[in-house]
Amino acid sequence: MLSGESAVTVEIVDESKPGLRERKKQRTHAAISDAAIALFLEHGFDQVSVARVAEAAEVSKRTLFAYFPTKEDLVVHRLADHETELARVVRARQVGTDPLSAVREHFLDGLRERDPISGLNDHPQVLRLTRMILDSPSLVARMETFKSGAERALAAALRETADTPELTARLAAVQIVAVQWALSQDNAHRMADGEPADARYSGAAADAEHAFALLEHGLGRLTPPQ
Amino acid sequence: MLSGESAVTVEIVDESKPGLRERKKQRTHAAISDAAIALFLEHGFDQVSVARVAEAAEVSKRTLFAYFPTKEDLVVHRLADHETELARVVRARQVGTDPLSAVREHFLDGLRERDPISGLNDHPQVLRLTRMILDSPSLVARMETFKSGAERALAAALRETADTPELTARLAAVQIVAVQWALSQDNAHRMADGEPADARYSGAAADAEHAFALLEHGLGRLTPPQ
DNA sequence: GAGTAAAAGTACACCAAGTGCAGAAATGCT
DNA sequence: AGCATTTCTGCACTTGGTGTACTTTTACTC
Repeated sequence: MLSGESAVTVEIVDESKPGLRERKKQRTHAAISDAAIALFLEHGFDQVSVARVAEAAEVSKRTLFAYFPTKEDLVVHRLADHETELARVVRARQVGTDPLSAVREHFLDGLRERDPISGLNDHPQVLRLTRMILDSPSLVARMETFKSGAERALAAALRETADTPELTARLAAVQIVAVQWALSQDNAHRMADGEPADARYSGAAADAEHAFALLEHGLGRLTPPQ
Repeated sequence: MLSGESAVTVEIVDESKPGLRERKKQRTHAAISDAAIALFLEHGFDQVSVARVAEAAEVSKRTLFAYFPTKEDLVVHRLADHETELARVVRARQVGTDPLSAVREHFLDGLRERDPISGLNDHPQVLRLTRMILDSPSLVARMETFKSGAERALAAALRETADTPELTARLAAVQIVAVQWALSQDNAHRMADGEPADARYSGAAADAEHAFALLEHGLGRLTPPQ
């Protein structure tokens, strides 16, 4: 209501500055997450208790759970953006481009850039993270749930931007997500087995082309009667 | 080595009779499972503790966990057969039949028979079970893990019976499982919304045909440039 | 049929993931 | 500086699940 003192308080009062409270929250969030990842990478997800993470982050267990709803979220929150990645790619595609091509090009871009999400990244950090996740059944299960979310988001994007019928959108979405996931997993598995990303690149790209061709043209003629 | 006394012991010694110990184990297994399902159906999976299940089954908590490794298994063990169902269908297909057709016919059979696994079953028991599972995040997550198992089994079957290359088998498997699952879920969802199975049947069959046609011929021409 | 080894079941103490709650501490606003 | 609100904490508690030592039951042998 009053604005007469704005000149005096201009340094302190600002509409878009985070504020101490907000900044502190972000720092705490990061501190907990970092401590968690470091400990999990070193000893394994299932070998480290949340109590130990809280201790390392110099925070009470109760506070930890105020920031992360479950232990798994300490890891998975870092991938949260990727849940809607495909949906965003489909929505942001150029006019005249069909959704499948947009997704294919995006994935091939990911391979080229060695995006960890494509599986084609052999940095020790990434490798260790992958192994850590794969070694923990509860984290693997959490990734599956993650996949479901990606399917739902992609289905919505297909429905809304390509006015695909409800069921068709869902069917296309689950197929696309499943295939992309399988490709990533295959790459990640090879990295874990010691194959260098650069050596694998051309094969990975060829496999991706093959997989997306399968999606586009169907399984029909690839499994003929014996 | 000796067979001279076989006539005397024929009533007692028999190679394929279960024996008291085995029968008792089976009864205990069933008692625990039945008590669990009954309680879960009545109060919800997350609202019933395993201690209460053990009590109802007149068994110690420790014994319960000797029979079922996790709480979720109390429910999911009943579906265990379905994990390898698609793989079995593919392996058992007639010569001259391609895997995709075999799976399609099998699913359509399931719809015709109102097999609960197809989602097209509106028996109150089935409906309540479905709702119970869908209401519990941990059970839903468990079902996803279940799906992964089905994918792996199907991929192996494709590799072995249609000598499909490793990657292609995996890609085909994840697509098939994903599509079938989506169809079942759609049906189950409609049943939960009160649609009668018989009224839904023709639509479900048409949707299934559509979905398998999509699998066979690809997503290519269904999402054309705008 | 008694004796005995193995299997199954139990009681109990324990650990880890979360949650509820009441109070202490930090923050923002005036 | 004073006060309301948010955040953090300690603590007790619930629940899923495990290790262990002990008792009971089953099966087998003499």
